[in-house]
Amino acid sequence: MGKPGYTVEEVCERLGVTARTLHYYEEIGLVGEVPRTEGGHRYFDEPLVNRLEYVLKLKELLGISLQEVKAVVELESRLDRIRETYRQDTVSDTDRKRLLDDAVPIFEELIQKMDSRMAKLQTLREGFEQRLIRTNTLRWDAEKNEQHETETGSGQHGTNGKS
Amino acid sequence: MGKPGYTVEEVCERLGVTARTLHYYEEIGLVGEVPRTEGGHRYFDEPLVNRLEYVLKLKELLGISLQEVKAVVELESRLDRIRETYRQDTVSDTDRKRLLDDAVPIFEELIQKMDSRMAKLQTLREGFEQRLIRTNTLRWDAEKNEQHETETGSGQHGTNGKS
DNA sequence: TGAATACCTTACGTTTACGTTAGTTATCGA
DNA sequence: TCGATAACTAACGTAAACGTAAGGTATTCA
Repeated sequence: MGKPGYTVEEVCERLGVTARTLHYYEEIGLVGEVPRTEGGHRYFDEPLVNRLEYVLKLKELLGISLQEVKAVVELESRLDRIRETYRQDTVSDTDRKRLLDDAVPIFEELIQKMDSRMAKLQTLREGFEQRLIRTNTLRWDAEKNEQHETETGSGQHGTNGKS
Repeated sequence: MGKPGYTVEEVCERLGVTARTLHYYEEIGLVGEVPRTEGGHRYFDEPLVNRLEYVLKLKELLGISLQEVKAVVELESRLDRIRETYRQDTVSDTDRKRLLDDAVPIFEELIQKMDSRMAKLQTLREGFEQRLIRTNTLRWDAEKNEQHETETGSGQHGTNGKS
């Protein structure tokens, strides 16, 4: 029987999604036609699984809708096709050039968006780190205080009493 | 009349959201009680606007739900209150310590998540950059070819003809 | 002061990205 | 070969995060 590819279950396992998600992505045309067995069951080869993985990554990391993801992957597919058929003639020169011209600003915008995102994430991260440090400091103080309490019997913070 | 704060419209303008969003965030308890004029209109002071801005940032950058955002900002608020009242007695030592103990792993997890996110974003970005470079290369080639075409009258790529 | 605006609450509507049946057919392992 | 799984399609359901419309008050500004 050879190795027809991965089964739905295997792909779900590997990507951490449900079958419904795979069906849905196919439904909205995110991955093109998924090959079937003669019985009608889907099977996925490595490139297809990679494509699905890529889609999930784009969605999660860029925080964009599946329609936007679709636009990106379709653009990339078209560019790949252009590269593959560069010295042949499946598209006219003007179409080719128009597509290339259109693609550049899209990628530039994406890259800018990612840069800005990373920068903001960085500052946010630093804020959290500061807070983590401060929280730990407080914790150590509380710990010390607690030990002191145990030693002396009923110590409190500084000079204050408690309810 | 003094300066009661920003109006709804001003905040929406500044944060790039609609009034419905502000209402919704208040509705789900993300920002606490929003102060009102005696007529019942909301007004927002600077800290409140900052809080809203922070909420939006968390949501967008971390890609988490508003409920998760709520958990984070509430945790931070509690920690702030602890810092403020550290030498007073609004909470018991054990409560204080429990909160601090609970907070640390949460922040650690958040920071880890952000680090992993930034790393993945970085590799993704590099991929896009490569593609951008390749696309530009193709474009220059096409340009050169086009110029050549104009010069010679009807040149094609390499030795191929066209439909 | 009065007419534009702006804002309020209430409540139902909408979109995205799947979840969840139900009834049916394939595929696989003993 | 046959029974346990696994997959299929079709269709309705759902949670989150708002959108939108209606009917009524506040505020502002000429």
